[in-house]
Amino acid sequence: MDRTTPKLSDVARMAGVSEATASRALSDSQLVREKTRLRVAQAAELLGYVAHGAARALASRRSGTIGAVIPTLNNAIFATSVNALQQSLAQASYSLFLASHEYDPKTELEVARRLIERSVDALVLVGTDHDPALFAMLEKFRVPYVLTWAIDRQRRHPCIGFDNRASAIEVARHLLDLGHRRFAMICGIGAHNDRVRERVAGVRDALRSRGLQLGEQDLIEKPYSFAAGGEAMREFMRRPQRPTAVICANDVHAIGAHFACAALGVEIPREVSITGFDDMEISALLRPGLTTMRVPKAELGRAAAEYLLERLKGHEIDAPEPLQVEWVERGTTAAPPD
Amino acid sequence: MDRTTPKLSDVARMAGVSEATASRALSDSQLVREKTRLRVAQAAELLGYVAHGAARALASRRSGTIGAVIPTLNNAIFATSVNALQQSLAQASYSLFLASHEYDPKTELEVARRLIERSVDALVLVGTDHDPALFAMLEKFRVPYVLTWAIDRQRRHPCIGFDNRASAIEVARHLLDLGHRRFAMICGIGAHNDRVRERVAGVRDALRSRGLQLGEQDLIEKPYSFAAGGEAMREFMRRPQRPTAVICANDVHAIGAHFACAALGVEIPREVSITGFDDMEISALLRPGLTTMRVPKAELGRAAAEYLLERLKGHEIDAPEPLQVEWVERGTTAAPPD
DNA sequence: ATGAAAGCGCTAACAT
DNA sequence: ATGTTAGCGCTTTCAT
Repeated sequence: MDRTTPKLSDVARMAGVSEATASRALSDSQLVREKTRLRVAQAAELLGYVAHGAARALASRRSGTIGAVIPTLNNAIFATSVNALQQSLAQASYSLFLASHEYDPKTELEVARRLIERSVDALVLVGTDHDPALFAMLEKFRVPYVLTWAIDRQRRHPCIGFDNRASAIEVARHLLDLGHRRFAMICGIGAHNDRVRERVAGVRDALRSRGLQLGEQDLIEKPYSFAAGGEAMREFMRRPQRPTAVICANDVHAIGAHFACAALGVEIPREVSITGFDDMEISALLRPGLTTMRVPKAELGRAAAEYLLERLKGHEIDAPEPLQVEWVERGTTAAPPD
Repeated sequence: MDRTTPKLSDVARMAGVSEATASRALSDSQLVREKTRLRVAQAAELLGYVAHGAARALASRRSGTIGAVIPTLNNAIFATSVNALQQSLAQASYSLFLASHEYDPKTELEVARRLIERSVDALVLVGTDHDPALFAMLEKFRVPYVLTWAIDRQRRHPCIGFDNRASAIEVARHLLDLGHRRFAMICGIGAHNDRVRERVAGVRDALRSRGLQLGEQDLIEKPYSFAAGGEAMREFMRRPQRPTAVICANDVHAIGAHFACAALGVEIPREVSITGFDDMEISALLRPGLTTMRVPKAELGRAAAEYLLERLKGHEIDAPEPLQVEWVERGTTAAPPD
């Protein structure tokens, strides 16, 4: 933005008012007469005036900007969430700063710091697992924030999410009720990822309550990719004592497992049941369709925006209620063989 | 950011230097003695100082911020691209403003305007189809920009992309060479989407050069979803005179079509050949695997970042060369029946 | 309802 | 190599 660019003083001069009035007129302050508001608006229009956000932010101490730090966009579930978040924010004239950390906590701290430096009015994070230094910064700079995709049992942080553990318990129960006894699980990397750990814990809880447990070998952690899900599944199917139910902590792995079974000639659900988590569009198209726990991906983004927007209006809003997940039973689950 | 937050003057005082020196020390300017640089750094560290980006932007006329306006994140190809873009920018200490417009040109203009208002140092756009008012703004505010996912034949705009038309011609040629004569095509909504129109034009060109053409009925435009691709395919398969080759302008539609065939009991590629465009991870997993034109999604994001970063360094860089696409022949293509 | 004036926190000449 | 000084373009008291 250089010298040739019209600034507020130009607009003011053209409209024949002071800068202060022009400023008020443009921010729709009720303090200006409709007639002068119009004159200013016309002058701005005519000059092609665009406010200088940095100057405005410096003077007003608000940037009109919200940051989001997510693991990655290479997972459709986050992409969907972020898309909804951005759209909701845009409706309220807020812009979204997006940063991803690819599951590295140090990167996360660094990018979050940079967003704070950019004067974001608020920050969206994913999950509850974060460097204490990050929470300290948030506190120090008084940046409102919300954690998403999880709930905080200690209620120390505002969360827009759902109970990953309870949801996973529900998944396991469905399988247990079908009569399964030999379980295996495929999940993402648990380190620095509370969602994964909670889902695994939920499955363990459910099994334990029926006198079962997940052996050391029965849990495979993999990065998120269809291929990785397939590899894990092949590993399980290679064993002399195959599991009859493979619980996947996310749909990406489940879909990979599904394809692997097709390639292996393993019949789903007759020989093995598979469950996913998240519910992606494609999960419904597979044959048999993937049984999964649907999570409200877009709703998460929308709700996070809504919560933050309310807070930024100064409303001391209640800690939001957990969102609901939904068990979607399709064709990959059935009673175990025999 | 409020009164309690440490500012540069606090750092300066603590380090026993002037604000100017503190400023220089923190921006690694070579003008300060190593010893004082260290003192300042320590003071900043101790105080938990974080620069005020808006103030810095106002004074320096650079925001350290780049904007991207994309159609949507609900299409994995853009998500992948944006992810790579963001990561490349972060490495250079730039932050990414992300906005999507869901294929609405008015929304695009509006969000772009807002990004310019946020003082982005540069802007990334998708495609060549944009409101002239948008290009005018870019010009007026001297915002460097780059168009992605396409090339500009008139060479009026810098582009990081590939030749959609030539790529589509190549797709059609492969099918023609296999002996296909009855074609149909599924694509996204062409209005305001040059990538779609170019791909369709490419197919038409290729057919025409062999004395064929795509009838009015043989082209179905649909929003992007697996389901929509399936619907279009069902429509084609319902016809008395079925096409022997269905060219999809993107993998999402192709995958939907693939699943529809499975549901319909239509055998691919014996009864019908299908081709995609983009190459998504799942395309390789389908049985038969989807034959498609691979586009360098992550590379697009990286290259866009690289180009803009160079320009922002003041280097007058050449208009970048088109990127290469790659024909990936898998199992959904074969000679037509009979 | 409008104007005058004082910054917001930082950088960048310009000095030295 | 460091300090002094003048803004960057806007908002916001405080007057009137």
